[in-house]
Amino acid sequence: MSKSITIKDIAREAGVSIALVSFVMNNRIEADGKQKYRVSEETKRRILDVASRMNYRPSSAARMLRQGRTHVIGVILSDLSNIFYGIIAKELEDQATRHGYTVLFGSSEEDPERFARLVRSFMEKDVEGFIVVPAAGSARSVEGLIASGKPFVVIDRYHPDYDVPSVLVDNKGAMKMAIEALQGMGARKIGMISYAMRISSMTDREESFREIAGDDAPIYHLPFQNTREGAEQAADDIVRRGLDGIISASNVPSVLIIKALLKRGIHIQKDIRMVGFDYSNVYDIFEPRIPYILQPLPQIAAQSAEYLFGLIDAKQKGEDIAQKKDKIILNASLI
Amino acid sequence: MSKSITIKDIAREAGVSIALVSFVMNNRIEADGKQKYRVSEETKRRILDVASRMNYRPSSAARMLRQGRTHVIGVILSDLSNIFYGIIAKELEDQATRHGYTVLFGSSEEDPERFARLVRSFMEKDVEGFIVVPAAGSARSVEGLIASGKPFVVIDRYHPDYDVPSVLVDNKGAMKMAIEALQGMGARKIGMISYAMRISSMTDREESFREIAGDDAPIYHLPFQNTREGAEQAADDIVRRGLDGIISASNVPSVLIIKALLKRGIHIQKDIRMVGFDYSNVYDIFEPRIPYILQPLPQIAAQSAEYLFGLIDAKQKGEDIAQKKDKIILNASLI
DNA sequence: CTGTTAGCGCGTTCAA
DNA sequence: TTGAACGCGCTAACAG
Repeated sequence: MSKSITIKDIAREAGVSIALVSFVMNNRIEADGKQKYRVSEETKRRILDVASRMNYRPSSAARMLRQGRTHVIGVILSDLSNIFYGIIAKELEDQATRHGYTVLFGSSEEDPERFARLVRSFMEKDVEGFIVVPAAGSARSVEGLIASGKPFVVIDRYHPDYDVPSVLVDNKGAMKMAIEALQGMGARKIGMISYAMRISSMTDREESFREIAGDDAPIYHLPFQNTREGAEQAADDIVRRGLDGIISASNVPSVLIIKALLKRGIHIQKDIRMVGFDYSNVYDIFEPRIPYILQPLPQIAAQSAEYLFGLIDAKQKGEDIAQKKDKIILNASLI
Repeated sequence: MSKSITIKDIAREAGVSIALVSFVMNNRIEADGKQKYRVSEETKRRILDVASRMNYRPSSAARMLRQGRTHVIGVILSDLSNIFYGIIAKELEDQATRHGYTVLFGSSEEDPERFARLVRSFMEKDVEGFIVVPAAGSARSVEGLIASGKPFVVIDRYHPDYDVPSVLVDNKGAMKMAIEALQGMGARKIGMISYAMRISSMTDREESFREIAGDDAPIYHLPFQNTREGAEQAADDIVRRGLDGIISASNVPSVLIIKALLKRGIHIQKDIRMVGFDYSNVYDIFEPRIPYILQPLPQIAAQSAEYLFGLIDAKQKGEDIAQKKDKIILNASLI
C-alpha cells in the first residue's frame, strides 16, 4: 500500500502525458461516437490496461479540489434507532447511490446542539446539499442553512416561520383517517397519546384530533425524556376516564401506552380499541391487529432526493435557488 | 454563497501572508505555551477576527489533498432498519465524532454485491478505515479489504478462514445462558428458531444450542427472503411436537414466530416459554416479559472504534498493520 | 521573534 | 496529444 499510485505513474508507465490519461479515464464510459477529443484506440487500450494493472484509483480529494464538487450530501435524521428513520436512511442511501452521490448520515437525537454540530461538521466536509429532519428547537440551525445558500430539503416537519423546500406528509388528513377508523371500530370515548415535543408532525396530528374528537377528548403528552413515567400516568388517566379508544401520534408512544395498559390488566382491542401511527411490529401481536397509519417512506425519500438533486443541478447552472421553496405534500395510508 | 472565501481572502483582508493565516488557523486551540512558531497576539487576533467575520471555512478538499488524510471512516452494516444496527450506527457515530472523524454509512441488506459496491465507493472517497458487518457471502470483499491494506475492523461476525481484527460477542456463552434461563422457567421440550443465513453469529448460537439441548431438539431455519412463510411452517411443527420452550437466535425471527404462534391460539409464556436474542419491544408485551440476551452494543461500538483508530494511528506512524488481527470477545447479558 | 516566499499534492482543463 | 496553469491549504526554508 503505502504510496498510492497516481495519474502520473500511469502516464509514465504508458508513455503518454498526464493530460491524456486524465482524458481517457473520464471518457471510458462515453461509448457514443462524438467524443470531444479523439484518442487512438490503441493508446486508449494501453492506458486503460496500465491503469487496471496498477490498480489505479483517482484521488477524490484532488478531483474535488479541482471541480469544486464532492458528490456528497448530508442527511440528518432524528433518531437512527427508530425504525421509521432507519427505513428513510436506507431509502435515501439508495436514491443517492442511484444519482451518483454518497451520503453522510447524522442522528440528532432531537438535540438542537447536536443538530447544529452535525450541520457544521457536514459543511466542513463540503457536502453539496442537505436533507434534514430539524430537531425540535433547531430554528437557528435552519436559519444557518438558509443563510449558507446550500441547497437543502426538510422532511417530516416544517416550521411555521420558514418557507423552505420541504417534503411532508398530510398529517391532518392521516389523523382524520385514523380517527374514522377508530370510530368505525366502535370506539366512542377516545383519547390521544402524543409527544410533548412541539414539532409540526405532532401538533398537526393533535390539531386534527382536536377538531374531530372535540375539546373534551384528552391528549396525553409524553415528555421526550422519561417517556415511561409519562405513559404510566396517561394509562392511569385513561382507565379512570374509561376511554374505549386510543389514537397514537407516533410509534414509540403507541408501544409505551400499550405496555402500560397491559400492566393494568386492560385487554387491547377488546376493552380499548387502538389505531397506531407509524409501523411497529407490536401492532401485529394483537387480535385483531392494530391498524395504523403508514407514511409513504420510500416516496418521502425518493421525492426529497429528487428535489435536492434538482436544486443542486439548478445551482450548478447558476440559477437562483433561494426562490425555490415548494412544499411537497404526500398522503399516508391506513393499513 | 457562490464563491466561498479562501485562506487567500483572509490574508488579503488582514494584510498578512497566506502562510501566517494557515498557521494561526491551525493553532487556535493549542493554548499551551510552546508553539512551534510565534505570532504576535495582535496579529493573531486580527486574523481570527477577519476569519470569523468573513465566516471562513477551510476547504476540506484542499486539506485532504495536502495531508493525505480525510478523517472519514466507512461503516457498513447489514440492515439499518433493524434496531440492532440502528443503535450500533448511532454509537459509532458518537465515537467517531469524539475522535474527530466523520462516518460514511452503508447498509448492505445482506447482499454481497451491494456490500462490495459500498466498499468500492467508500474506497474512492478515501476513507481512512472501515468498520464492517460483512454480508453473508462477502468473503471476496473481505479479501479485498485485506489486500487494500486499509485498516478495518469486523464486528458481529467472523469468517473461519480469515484472521482479521474483530470485535465479537461470545455467542456460545450467551446461548448457554439463554437455554439455562429457559429451562429455569420450566421448559423441557425446547426448540430454536434461527435464520438460514450461514453467518457465524447464527451458527455459533445454533452449535451451542445443539450441544446443550441435544440432537433431537429442532432448529428452524427461516429463509432470509420469505421469512413469514418459514415462520408459519415452523409454528406448525412446534405445535405438532408439543414443544414448551423456544429460544430465538435473533430478534426478527423471535417476532415472527411469536406472531405465528399467536395465530394458532398458543399462549406465549403459558403454553410455550420463550427467551429471545437481541431486544425487541415485543418482548415486553407478554406477562411475564420474555427475557432476552442483550448484546453490549455500546461496548461493541466503543471497542471497535477504538480498535480502528488505533490501527489508523499505527499505520500513520508507519507500523505494519497486517500483523494486528486480534479478536476482542465481549460478553452478552441476560435481561 | 515575527513573518514571508515558494513549492507541493493530484487531477482537470484550455490553449497550443 | 501535450504543456502548464489552476484550485486551496500546508510547511520547510529563509529574511528582516
